[in-house]
Amino acid sequence: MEYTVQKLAQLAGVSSRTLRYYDEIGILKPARTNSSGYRIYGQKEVDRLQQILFYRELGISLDQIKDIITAPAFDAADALKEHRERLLEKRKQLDLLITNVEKTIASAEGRTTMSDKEKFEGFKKKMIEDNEKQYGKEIREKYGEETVEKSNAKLMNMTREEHEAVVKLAEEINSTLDQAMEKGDPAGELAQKAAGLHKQWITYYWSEYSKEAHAGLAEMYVADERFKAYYDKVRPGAAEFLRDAIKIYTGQQ
Amino acid sequence: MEYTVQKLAQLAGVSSRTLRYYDEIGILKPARTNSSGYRIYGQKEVDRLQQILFYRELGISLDQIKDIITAPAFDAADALKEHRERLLEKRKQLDLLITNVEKTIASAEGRTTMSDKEKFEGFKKKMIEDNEKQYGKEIREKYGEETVEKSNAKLMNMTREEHEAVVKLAEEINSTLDQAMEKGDPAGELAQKAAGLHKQWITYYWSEYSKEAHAGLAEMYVADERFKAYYDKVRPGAAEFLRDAIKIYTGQQ
DNA sequence: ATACACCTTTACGCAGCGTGAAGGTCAAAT
DNA sequence: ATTTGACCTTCACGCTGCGTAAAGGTGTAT
Repeated sequence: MEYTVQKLAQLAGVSSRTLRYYDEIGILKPARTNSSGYRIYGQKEVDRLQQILFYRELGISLDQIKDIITAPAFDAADALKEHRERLLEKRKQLDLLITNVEKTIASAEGRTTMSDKEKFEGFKKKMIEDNEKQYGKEIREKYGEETVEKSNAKLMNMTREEHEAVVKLAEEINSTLDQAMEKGDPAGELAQKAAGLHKQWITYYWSEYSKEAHAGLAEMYVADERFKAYYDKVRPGAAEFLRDAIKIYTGQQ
Repeated sequence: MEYTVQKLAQLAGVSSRTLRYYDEIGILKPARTNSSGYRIYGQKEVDRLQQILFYRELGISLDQIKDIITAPAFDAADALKEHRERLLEKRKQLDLLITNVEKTIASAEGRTTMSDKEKFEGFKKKMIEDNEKQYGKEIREKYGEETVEKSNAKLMNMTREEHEAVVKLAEEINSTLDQAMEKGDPAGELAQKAAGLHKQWITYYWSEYSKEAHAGLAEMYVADERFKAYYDKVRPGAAEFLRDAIKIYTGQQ
């Protein structure tokens, strides 16, 4: 069976340009040319083309393919192994790329839709650091290594949606707390609602909730300047009020 | 701070040719040129280059980068997401490539070190097909769809080492069977050993073993021409002998 | 004879620079 | 004042694996 360029091209599913190129670079020469210069391919060339296309499928360069199909089988196997190594490295790099692109997307989204996301990122880190510095030892001793690590991990892994929920919750706590102080009773309905919201809030950070830990945190709110200042912005004495409400809520008086 | 091409190139860790190219394609033009045509870059250009290099790290084309660094931030995020999709597709293709290269290596090695590997491949497929044709319905009815599918899947996924073990085991079964028939007693020690080996052999194909299924298979060995012929090659009447031994072994008389 | 499909060679284009070539400029050393 | 050597400039080709014309010759059916 003899084929002209286009016939062979159709048979093999490549373009005639490709066959001419393969002729040009010497990887697949026609069996002969007819009187008017037409390229004529025979069975041997068909087989060779099949081989070439097979290796091309594997992503091997035409130059390499030339070596492979002219070399004995064990050389071909070696070449393939080397090629595999290159592919594996490529995949490793690709994975790294994907990770980085994803990171970039995450940070870009943060920057565009809410520019305080970055602040939040920094804030989260700072919060953990501060937390570590001030209560690290104390907390770790009290609740164990694991709890602390989990809490930190959870904070860092919070999604944007979660963060938004947390921010909203914090606002709700403050306004409820404000209203509750109007009434003046830490055991009152509003104060207990505030304590309940606060419980919800800390479960965003803690992997496990316990009344003891909750009450302990409330104590810290009063004992620590930083936290006290935060709640006292709501209204002077808010930190103490919240502590009392939580103590009642948790029954840890 | 002002830089000439080479200074900036060193600072950024690229070649001066690269900077000239970036000027040429308009992605990074120098702040000005001095009286003799030297390119002079300023702080703004340094920053821009940093951005360009950052996105280049992510494998984005210079053309795309141009769009990204001139477009507002949300466009950048979209571009990045699209880029991520492309990368993920690339990885999928790469995985496919790697799989195929590995298959090719395996078969190339097979061809050079053991040419019956190919036969085995064909054999496995044929075995499943035959099995399906002859006992498909029957077996599926008896043991349920799942068992059959699992068996086929297991057979196709067998490694070469496993295959070798199976072949050895089959040989051992045959020779033990031969010796057992010498003695003549299906309940004898050697016959029971053969039955035990046969159990081992089928566990290579079956995901779960049951005495009932084992005894059922033994019945088939006698009932079916093909299997009967296989065992009768050991010695005439071997299929029946094995069936009896297995029936005793499984207590399913 | 004409149309139309097919063939040929030549050559630019693509991405992102590397690598010369040919020639001008700057600062320091002679 | 001149020479050296390190810079700078603008072309322009090369790399991969073809796609895509352009310009012109063939084969064959009508």
